[in-house]
Amino acid sequence: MKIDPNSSADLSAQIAQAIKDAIISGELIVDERLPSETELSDHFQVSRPTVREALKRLAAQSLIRTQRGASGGAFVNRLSFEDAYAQQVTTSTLLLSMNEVSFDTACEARYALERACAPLSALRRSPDHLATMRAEIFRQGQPGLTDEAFCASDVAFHRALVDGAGNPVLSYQLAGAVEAMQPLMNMITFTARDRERIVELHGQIADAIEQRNSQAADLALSELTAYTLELGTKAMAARASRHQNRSNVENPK
Amino acid sequence: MKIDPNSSADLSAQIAQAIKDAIISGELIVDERLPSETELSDHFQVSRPTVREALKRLAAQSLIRTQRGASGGAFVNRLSFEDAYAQQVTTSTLLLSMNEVSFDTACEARYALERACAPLSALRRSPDHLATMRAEIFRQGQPGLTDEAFCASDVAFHRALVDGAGNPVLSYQLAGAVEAMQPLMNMITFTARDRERIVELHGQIADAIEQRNSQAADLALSELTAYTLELGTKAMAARASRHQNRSNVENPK
DNA sequence: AAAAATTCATTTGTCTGACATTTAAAAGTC
DNA sequence: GACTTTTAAATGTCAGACAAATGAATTTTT
Repeated sequence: MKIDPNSSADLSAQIAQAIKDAIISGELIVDERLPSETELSDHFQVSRPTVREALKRLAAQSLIRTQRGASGGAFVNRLSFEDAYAQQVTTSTLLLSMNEVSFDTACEARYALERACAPLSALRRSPDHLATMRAEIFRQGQPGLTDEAFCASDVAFHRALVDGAGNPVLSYQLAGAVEAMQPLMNMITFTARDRERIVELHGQIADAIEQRNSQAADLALSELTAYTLELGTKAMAARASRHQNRSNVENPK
Repeated sequence: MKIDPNSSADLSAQIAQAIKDAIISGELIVDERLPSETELSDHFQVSRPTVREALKRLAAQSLIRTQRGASGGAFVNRLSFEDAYAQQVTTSTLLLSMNEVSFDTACEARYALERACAPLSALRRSPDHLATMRAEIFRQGQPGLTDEAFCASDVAFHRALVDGAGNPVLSYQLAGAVEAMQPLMNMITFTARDRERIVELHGQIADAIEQRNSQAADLALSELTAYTLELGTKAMAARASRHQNRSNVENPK
């Protein structure tokens, strides 16, 4: 583990990178204890605060965890699916919100990926997954549900569908795509008829998954894609015209 | 932006979370300058090193960037697709390497996602994407190519396929799945016949994409999936028996 | 007056040294 | 032997200082 004394980058960034490289290369293995902060500052010839900044960078990425007290220190963290999942959701959400990704683009990506899971889910779903899907469909049909709650249930339904594929890597990859869509979906106001149609399609998907009929699942998902796209387009248009009106009121000609 | 004085968590973690929340909620917008470190330490009633540790955590996630000098400071960063892409690859790679994800699982996830892109790519690919694919296929056919170089070219080929869908969100999501597989793929030793078969299938994919024939593309991809899976299984088995032999030598009975 | 050089204030980057807090192990006590 | 106390090691936090970079204001030069 060495740093380049001629680099212009921050020392803490260099040190963080050096340790990160050591972890990726396998030089440091899971649960191994890093040298203490004092030892690291000796090794890299920097002060302890600088080492600490480097360690905080790694902690922010869940690459290490720290423990106080005797026999404490920084330990290489096993990146769990949960941690990776959380990071993936945060990154995707920010990416979508900061880059003015269109509803269409995000929606297309989400459903394309989801349709990739459907055949596997039809093959391997457990009764548990099916039960979750049915429960969420039931919830979505309840009157008096807020739009936020409806969207949350929608996410839960689709998570169950994805998890049904029984592939944790796939579930993790999809987490970002599905959850990051939620803020965009929350912009939509669902009418009773919209919800009815969505619940109907969800029902078709659940039926298809239950019968292990991947073709039917794909068909229903493709209809759901089209319908969601339609709703989104309408919502975005309404939103745009509202903004238009407001700025007209603010700046009357 | 407030922190809970009764929380047991590190102050720097709390402060980082508070600022992160402010960014996600839109309270702090892109390119906005955060208060200076001194102002933040006044605001949160902590010392400057603590604030700095918090800022480094955010910098590690590309949420902020810092600039020295007068009119410098920490600025909310627009999370670019490149940044998100890089994070995604790192996370996926570590996840796969640290969690003993089986070759099968990773492979299945990767190809499932990739097949989701193929129809869109067939629809929208530009001549550029096609040219890249052809170029990589040509490279893969060259004799004397190392296994690493072959894998790298394989990744480049598949990236072109994915990018052909013209959906940046999809490209970003797939980046992790495809690139994180590379270390696993590098464990495989490709025979000349293996390569020949892969190049042939790549050719079929490129042909299908060129002719905007999504069905043919899907077929070729599904064959490639099966073939890769077969190679992987063989490689893993060989690896396991090597390990077996080695431990027998080390611990003869 | 315009351009170049200089100064200056501000901000992040880094260092030194210290103290607080937590924690597990060692030492002591019954 | 079981329990309590002490101790040492490690991270968490703080205060104050200086270095380095940088943009803006100021001065000097042309």
